[in-house]
Amino acid sequence: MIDEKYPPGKRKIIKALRTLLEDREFNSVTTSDIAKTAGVTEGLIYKYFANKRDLLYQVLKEHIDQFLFKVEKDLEGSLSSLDKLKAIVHSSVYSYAKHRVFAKMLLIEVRNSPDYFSSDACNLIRLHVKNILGIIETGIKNCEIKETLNPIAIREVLLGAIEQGCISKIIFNRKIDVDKITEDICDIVFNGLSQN
Amino acid sequence: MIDEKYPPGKRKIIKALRTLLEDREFNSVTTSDIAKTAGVTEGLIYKYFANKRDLLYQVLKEHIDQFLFKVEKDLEGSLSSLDKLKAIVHSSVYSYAKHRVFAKMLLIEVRNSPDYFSSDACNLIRLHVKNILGIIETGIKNCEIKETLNPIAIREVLLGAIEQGCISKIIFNRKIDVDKITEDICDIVFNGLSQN
DNA sequence: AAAGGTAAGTGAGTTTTACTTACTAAAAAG
DNA sequence: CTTTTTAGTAAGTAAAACTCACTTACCTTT
Repeated sequence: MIDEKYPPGKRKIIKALRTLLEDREFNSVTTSDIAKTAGVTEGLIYKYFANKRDLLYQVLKEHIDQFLFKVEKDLEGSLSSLDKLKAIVHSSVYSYAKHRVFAKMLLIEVRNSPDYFSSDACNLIRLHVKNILGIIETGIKNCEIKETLNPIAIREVLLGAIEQGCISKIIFNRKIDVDKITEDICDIVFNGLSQN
Repeated sequence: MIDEKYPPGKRKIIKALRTLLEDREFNSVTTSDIAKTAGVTEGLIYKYFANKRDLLYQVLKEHIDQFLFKVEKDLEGSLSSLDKLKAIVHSSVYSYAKHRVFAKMLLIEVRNSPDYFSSDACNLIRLHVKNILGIIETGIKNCEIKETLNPIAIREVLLGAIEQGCISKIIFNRKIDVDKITEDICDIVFNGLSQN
């Protein structure tokens, strides 16, 4: 998955950025910081990456690769579509909780640059998101999910809930209770909040 | 609301940024661009604003002021808590649809700078969000909303759904069907997606 | 083993951009 | 009429992203 055939300098640069992002936000990390941390010169960064953001996206892509691999595994046991959706919610929240750097990148840093949306990282996410839509559509065919609902809207509610449930904890470095957030989201979205 | 007693230079600067953000993202707008568009010198920006982001937050604050004023009005007719929540969803989506610059700032630009969270703009949002929680809690007391659910989680699902429902349309400049998105979100979140 | 080619890496620039500061002109205040 | 405050300018600085001409080292082929 992670291409170990990268030259050592390139590996060092990727690792350096990942390390730096652990306690600092992307915009405050300078190329000079990255080079120093990696033990290479600034020029080398531009040998391997088109620019600073391109480097970010490649770091992100590696994480997403691993994330999607794990999601796939987590889905194996699930039979019903609702179980699958719940497993995705759990995996996502878990991943945000465990890999805060990855979470910050995906939920915060990435959006405000149009070129993200043509990056490999974004294309991987698109695949994942298409997959979720497939599960929802299967759920509708199975009569697990109301056929009156718009599948895309369902997906957006779920993904939005996951993001919103994690983002403030990510930003303010607070604990994320994965199981509780998962239960809360699924309780609400699966059964609704209305009493009657 | 908008303090017309601002000196003309300051007004011009605020207006210039708002104009520039209509087709460009904040990070790609330079202080030199802002100054040129406003017809003042760069130095003047720093007379009135601590830095470039501070300017952004003040522009944002003006929009939020107006937004919250409108939300308040939209809530007047609603009797039940669920109606109120639906009105908030509608107002929010409407506002994102109509004021795309505001939407971009709030959904995209703002997060990735820690100092936003101590800005006036953010404090206004906090008030609004606290208000939503109040409505949910009233709904639980009224037995409109299930008392087994976590009110904060409900709010997060709703807000997340709104964001997610709008953000891709904002980014890719696609049409936002306010009524449809509102219906979709409320259908799902109020009654759940599960068939049984 | 010598030559040539290529990949990895360097380091000294350049340019751009956010921000500073010392100044001026004019209006308000005393 | 003088002083002070306010609105605004112009030139400059520092830091950051990015460039480019160059070196070193290794691999391949004759």
